[in-house]
Amino acid sequence: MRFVKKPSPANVKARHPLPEGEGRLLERYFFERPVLKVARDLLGKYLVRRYRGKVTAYMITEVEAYDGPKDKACHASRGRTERNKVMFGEAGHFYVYFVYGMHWMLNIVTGKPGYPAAVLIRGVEGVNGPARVCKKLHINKKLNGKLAAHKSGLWFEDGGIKIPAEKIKRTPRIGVAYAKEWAMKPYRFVFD
DNA sequence: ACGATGATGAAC
DNA sequence: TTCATCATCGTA
Repeated sequence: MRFVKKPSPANVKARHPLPEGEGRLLERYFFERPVLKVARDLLGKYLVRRYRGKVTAYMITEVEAYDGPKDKACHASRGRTERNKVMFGEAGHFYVYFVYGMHWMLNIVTGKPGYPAAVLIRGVEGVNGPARVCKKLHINKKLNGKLAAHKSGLWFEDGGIKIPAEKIKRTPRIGVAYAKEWAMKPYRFVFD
């Protein structure tokens, strides 16, 4: 956790477009790129939550890329459905869904509109596991389809930290063994 | 190693 | 309407 503070409305307005945290808001164009690049670049960035008036930022430490209709581990590989439709829309929007009868998963949509891809946020500083991230940040269905921006109460910031390539490990994704040859692709990104 | 726990999507 | 599945986690 980088900081915890109460934003005063005056302060937020005065500092726009660098409100809330001290980092720079990641705008939509950051996410309008190939999902593997976005995934890699999200490491070291901050996921920032405003909840009940308090703002907290967490450095992102672990992500996974889900890459379009041909990726058998990606929900979009079974076509567009009510659940996954957000992935087919504009980059920079959250795709949040419920699994195993008890856990929420947070994804951010990437790439060009119409191409269904997203990055799963698997871990942040001090919080390992995608379900724990959502529990800690109070993330649920209400954020599904929302733009990652201040008004949503959940967004990303660049805190000026660049994780060097040699610190980043790529591994197969977790929990997608059913995806056959796609299960072994090194689409998970982590750093120490 | 396994059970919890319920929404989702596809089959029937 | 029923049923298998599921991008997980806590307990053992």
